[in-house]
Amino acid sequence: MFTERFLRHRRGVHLTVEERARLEAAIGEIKTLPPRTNIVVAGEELNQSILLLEGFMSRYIDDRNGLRQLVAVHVPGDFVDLHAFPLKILDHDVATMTPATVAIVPHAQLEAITQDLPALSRKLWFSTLIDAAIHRAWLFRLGRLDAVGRVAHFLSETNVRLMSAGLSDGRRFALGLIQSDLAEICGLTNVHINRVLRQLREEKICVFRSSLVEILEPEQLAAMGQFDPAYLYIDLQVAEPISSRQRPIS
Amino acid sequence: MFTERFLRHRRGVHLTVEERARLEAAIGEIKTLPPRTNIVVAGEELNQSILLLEGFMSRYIDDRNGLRQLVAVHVPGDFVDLHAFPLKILDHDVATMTPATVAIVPHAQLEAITQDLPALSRKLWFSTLIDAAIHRAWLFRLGRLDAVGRVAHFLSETNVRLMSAGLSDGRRFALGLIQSDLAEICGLTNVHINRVLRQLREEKICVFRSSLVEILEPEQLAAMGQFDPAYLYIDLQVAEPISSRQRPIS
DNA sequence: CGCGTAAATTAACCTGTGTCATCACGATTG
DNA sequence: CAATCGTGATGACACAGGTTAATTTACGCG
Repeated sequence: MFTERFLRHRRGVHLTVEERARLEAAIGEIKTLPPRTNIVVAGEELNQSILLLEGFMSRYIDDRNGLRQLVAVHVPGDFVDLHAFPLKILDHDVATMTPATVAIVPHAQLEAITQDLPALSRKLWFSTLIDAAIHRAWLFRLGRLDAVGRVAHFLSETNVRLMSAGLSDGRRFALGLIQSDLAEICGLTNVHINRVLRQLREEKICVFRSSLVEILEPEQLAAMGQFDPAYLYIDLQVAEPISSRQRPIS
Repeated sequence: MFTERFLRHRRGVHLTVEERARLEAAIGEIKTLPPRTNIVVAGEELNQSILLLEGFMSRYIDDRNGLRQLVAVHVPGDFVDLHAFPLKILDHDVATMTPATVAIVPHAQLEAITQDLPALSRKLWFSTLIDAAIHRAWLFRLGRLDAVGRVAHFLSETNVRLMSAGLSDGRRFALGLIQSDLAEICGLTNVHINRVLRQLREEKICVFRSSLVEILEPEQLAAMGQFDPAYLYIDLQVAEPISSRQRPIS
């Protein structure tokens, strides 16, 4: 069941047994990739997309001096570059952040799905639109939050996404990122990320130790980042560690 | 021909005569809206989407203090909230910035299209993914550019988009925005936007006069904003005012 | 045709984050 | 076991952009 986590807990788009089987059948190959490996290069034509099974991946844009801005971080269950199916050519690079296992889905298979199963197609479409919603939350973060807020927002978001993937209990999760990854995510320097992490540690709100993130005060952290998970379109039927924040915007 | 500008010049997704007719037929109502009018509220269920015919619209997220971050600016030809069709509930608000004319498309019509015309569906999907690509360019802008760069990038982007819509000659275009709109777009304060605009004016690179933008040095402006229009997926067959920058990433 | 309000402009001052530099620690490798 | 490298930690200083507040300009309207 490679597609087990795909669209899991996503409001209103549960896959039928049939649809899931069809998607499983569309998978061509399972691959394990080393960390920090570039998979997709901007501007190159693609004929396959990647479903992330294990590990973390990123999408990013480098500036002319080599400074990098991450535009997405992907967790297990994400259809990382599904948008390459309609777009064919991407505007950014894709890479693994940690060791990763991926399922490769040829576009020809997706093509067939769009012909036969409009309902499943719509769910695939939906999945790319969640990525867009996350982009917007990141825009808010970069445009309107200060350094602490940005880090708090990112960690809160990642916590909820990993809960949905069954990889966080709401307070602790493994995240193979280093401080300069956080810097590239939050539009800050690694020096300043270090200062922010120390502050969060000293205030006993959150401890980031590269391989392990421990959120001591989830609600406080969410408040610092003005984090409202509605944009993730997740409904966790069981366990709602951030309680009231779990619901759609009313 | 209300859909005349929709997906115009967009690489590889030209609408067939049939598809365009179908889309025209899907339009329910044409409306003219006053400026600064809120159209969609985050969290409310939608059963229609809006194709922008004239004027400018925005999508935005407010922070807890009322500070606003724009996450998109829409120009004529954009299917502003088409992503509401799969999503049903949006994570942000939508409003007019200027007086605007819009075509309303009921989701029931789109529903029918997804059943009958997979090819057209894919083009609709494509159109929402361009919005996502623009989100990513904005993330880069907010995360990695300084104030001047951000303004330069936004104006360069808007120039190209309006050229594609036939509303800019590559150097001059009407844009009904005020300085604080620019501030909300660029994640800056209106005071600082004012300083940046003065600088661009004094350096004779670009003059922003709220209703009219005049770009004296398009290439220089693009360079300041590290602007590469590849992410817009536009092919202008005629007139390429920014010359070399017009092409897809090689 | 003067009034009222929104927008633009500018100055003075302050602060959050960047820059630069150094050091510590642990893991890997020759 | 010394050397190297990636990562993290920390201090001193600089500056881009924020904040506050006052003034000017533009423009619709009674």
